[in-house]
Parts: sequence; structure tokens; C-alpha cells
Amino acid sequence: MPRTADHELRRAQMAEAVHRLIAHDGLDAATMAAVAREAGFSVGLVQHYFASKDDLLLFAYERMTADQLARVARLVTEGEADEQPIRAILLRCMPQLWPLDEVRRGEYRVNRAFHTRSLDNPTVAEVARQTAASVRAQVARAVENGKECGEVAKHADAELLAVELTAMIEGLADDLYREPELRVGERTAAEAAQVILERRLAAVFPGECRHYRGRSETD
Amino acid sequence: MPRTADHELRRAQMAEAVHRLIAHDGLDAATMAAVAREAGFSVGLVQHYFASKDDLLLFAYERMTADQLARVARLVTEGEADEQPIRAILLRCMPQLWPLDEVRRGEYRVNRAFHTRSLDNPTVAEVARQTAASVRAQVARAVENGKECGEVAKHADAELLAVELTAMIEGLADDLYREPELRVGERTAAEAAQVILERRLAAVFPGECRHYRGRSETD
DNA sequence: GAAAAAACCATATGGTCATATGGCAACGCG
DNA sequence: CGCGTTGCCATATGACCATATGGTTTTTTC
Repeated sequence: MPRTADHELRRAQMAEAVHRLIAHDGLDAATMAAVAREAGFSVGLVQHYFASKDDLLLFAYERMTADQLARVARLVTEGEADEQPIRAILLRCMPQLWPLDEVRRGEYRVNRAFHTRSLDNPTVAEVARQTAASVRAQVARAVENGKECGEVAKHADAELLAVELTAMIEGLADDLYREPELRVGERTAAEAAQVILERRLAAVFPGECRHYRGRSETD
Repeated sequence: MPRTADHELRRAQMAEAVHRLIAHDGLDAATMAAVAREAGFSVGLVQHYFASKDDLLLFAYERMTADQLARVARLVTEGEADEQPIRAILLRCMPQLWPLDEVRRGEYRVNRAFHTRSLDNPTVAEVARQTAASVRAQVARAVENGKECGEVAKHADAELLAVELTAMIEGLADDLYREPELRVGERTAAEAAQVILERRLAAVFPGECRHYRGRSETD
């Protein structure tokens, strides 16, 4: 066998370069030449690892959404370990998708770039669809769990509430990016978004949690 | 004076061509050549009426947002003429921004394209900001009016509710476009969005309207 | 240590784009 | 009626892009 290289590492390096470029200057800035330069490789090598630019972009997109979901999953695990009420866990997880710091602002920009791309690219659209479905399903499950542990009223429509909550999070993210300096009454935009979320969660999860007492931690 | 032409008409024709192209195939499809062809003119003429492509796109964007706002304003006027409660008026206006038919799907696509463009283009960002601010202000005013006519609780935070409602509308629009075929329980996606909106509006506007009795229609 | 395969690179190619340029056609005004 | 302005067009120009092509370099194995 000849010379070897870590394929996954290379692909990750290139995907990171794509991410940085899009986060900084938008999708159009992510040309093959720019990606190669940013990652410190030649154009030829990028071609070596990705059959086409479309493949490269899709890979970078999938990577980022997976990262985001993993970050949220970690917060959920931590919250469950601390036996926090579901409402509190959601309250910490959902703002992860808000552009509140430079990292998340970058992710927001990349997300938006691909969102628009998804309008004309079925493959990207499918990734976006699955990601949204996954988030929605997790929120719906959180609401269902809330019913079992007493935080949520039994008659609540978990699926419908999940749609509402995820939509609100997404919409608020747009607002926060568009006008980070906005003031709502005496609140900053970020505080306002936080309060809005708190109130909705308080309405959906009005009860006290029976802290997993005697129940096994079934995930 | 020599030969004359209707400048505003020409610019409008070109803006409409831009709209059609973006609605159908995305922002990248709106090249100068494509716009010229779509509008039935030469490239040179498009250049004659717009100093640059940026100008052309900005004009098209401003035009569309103005059209949308006008359409909503018309619904508001109609609703007020019919002495409908504010809640009912909002319930009819807000779904105007949802991609429920081909026209609005097109508008949604154009909006999204420019939204992404706004991330890297301050001029476009400013238009998006002002449009969002205008919508938010109108919703906030609707809530304030609701207080006066008895539909809304006096202690409600109109500004905060306006942020929440507009964010929800925007987020639901994304959902509806992404998965128009989604079913939420027994509801279609459109029905689900409608129900979500209805319930939120019912929560914010729980009271009966004192139908403008004895009050002048101060807009 | 040599062969071979993979890693990696520089550059060519063909296409597309925004914009520039130069000119023709039409029409209002004198 | 003809002059001049403006409406309008065809094409040139130079930049940039994704991808193709034909290498050179490195490293492993026998």
C-alpha cells in the first residue's frame, strides 16, 4: 500500500473551511479556490476528496447540523442528569439556535445560506427537512414526557405545540439576527426573546415535575 | 424633447421579471441576461434603467415588500369597515405571509432569497429591517387598540407580544414551505398553522370587542 | 531500493457573468 | 422636415468559476 492520509480528517478540514467562508462572507464566497486556500490545500486536492462542489457543500451542511444537534443532545443529557424539570431543559436548549454569540451567529448565517439553497436543491432540502423533523420530534417527546411527569396538562397536543415552539424559536432567531440592538420596552432583544420563550414554556409546562422519583432513566 | 418612454413602467416590468425569475429558480437565476429576456428587452436596456444589478435587485425587493404590506393594509381596512374584532383581522392578515398558494409561495421564495442576501448586503438588510419593524409596529398597535376596545387585558405587553406573534408567523412560514404535506395529528400543515395562530390570538385577545361604538374610525 | 499507488499540485479549458462600448432607430420640437 | 435627444440594441471585454488534465511527490510494501 502506498502513501496514506486521514480521509475523514481532510474532509472535515475542508468542511470547516467552507463553514468559515460562508459564516464570514456568505455562500457565494465558498468557491472551490477559496475553500482550498482557506483550508491550506490546492484546488486539486479538494476535488480529490469531493466529487463536486455540491458534494462538498452538502457534506459541510450535514456536518454542521449534526454538530448542532449533538450540542443540544449534550445539554439534554446534562439536564436530565441534574434532574432538572423539562421546562428548564428546553429553556436552555432552544436558545442554542439563536445567534447570540459569534459562534452561533456564524451558524445562523450558514444555516440561512443553506436554507435558501434548499429552495432550489432537493438534496439540501431533504437534509433541512430531516433536521427540522428531528428537532420537532424531540420537542414533541419532551412535551409527552412532561405529561407523564406532571409538568404538562394531559390534554395538550404535543405535536402541535412542538410545531409552535420550533417555529417560534426559528422566527425569533431571525429577529435577533436582524436587529440585535433592538430594545423591547426596557429589554434588549436577547432578553425579550428569552422572556417570550419563558412565558410560552411556562404556559405549556405549568406543573411541577415529579423528579423521576422511582423511575428508571429511560433516556 | 425627443422620444419618450414611461420610466416607472419599464422599471416595474423589469422588477416583475426579477420577481418571476427568483420565485421560479432562485436568486442566481436572476442574471442581467435572464432578466432582459424574461422582460422582453435587451440587456442594454436593463442597464439603461438600472445603474447596476444591485440597484435592480434592490428595487425589485422593495417593490415586493411594499406590495405585501399594501395587500395586508387592504385587508385591515376591509376588516375595520366590517367592524370585525381585531383578533379576526389579525387572523386573516398574518397568513398572508404564508406560502399557501403559488403566489405566496413565490413571494416566500423571493423573500428568503433576499433575506439571505441581506446577511452580506447592508442595503438589503436595511430594507428587511424596516419592513420587519413596520410589521411589528402594526401588530403592536393592534394589540394596543385591543386594550382600548376591550379585547386585550390592560397589563399585556404589546411590544413583546408583537415580537412573539411576528416571529411565530415567520417560523410557521418556514415550516409550511419545508413540509407542505406534513400532517400534525389529523390536520394538514396549513390547518395546524392556522390552529396554532388561532389559539395564540385567542389567548392574547380573550375579550369581546366593543365594536367601535360611538368612536370615529381613527384609522 | 524500486515499483506502484495514492496524495497532492499547477494549470488549462470552456462557460457564464456584469458591465462597457458603440451604434442604430424613433420621435418630439423647432 | 431635419436636428438632437433619448430609447433601445448587439456585441466586446475582462473577470471568475467549476471542472478537467497531466503532472510531481511521498510513502508503503516486497
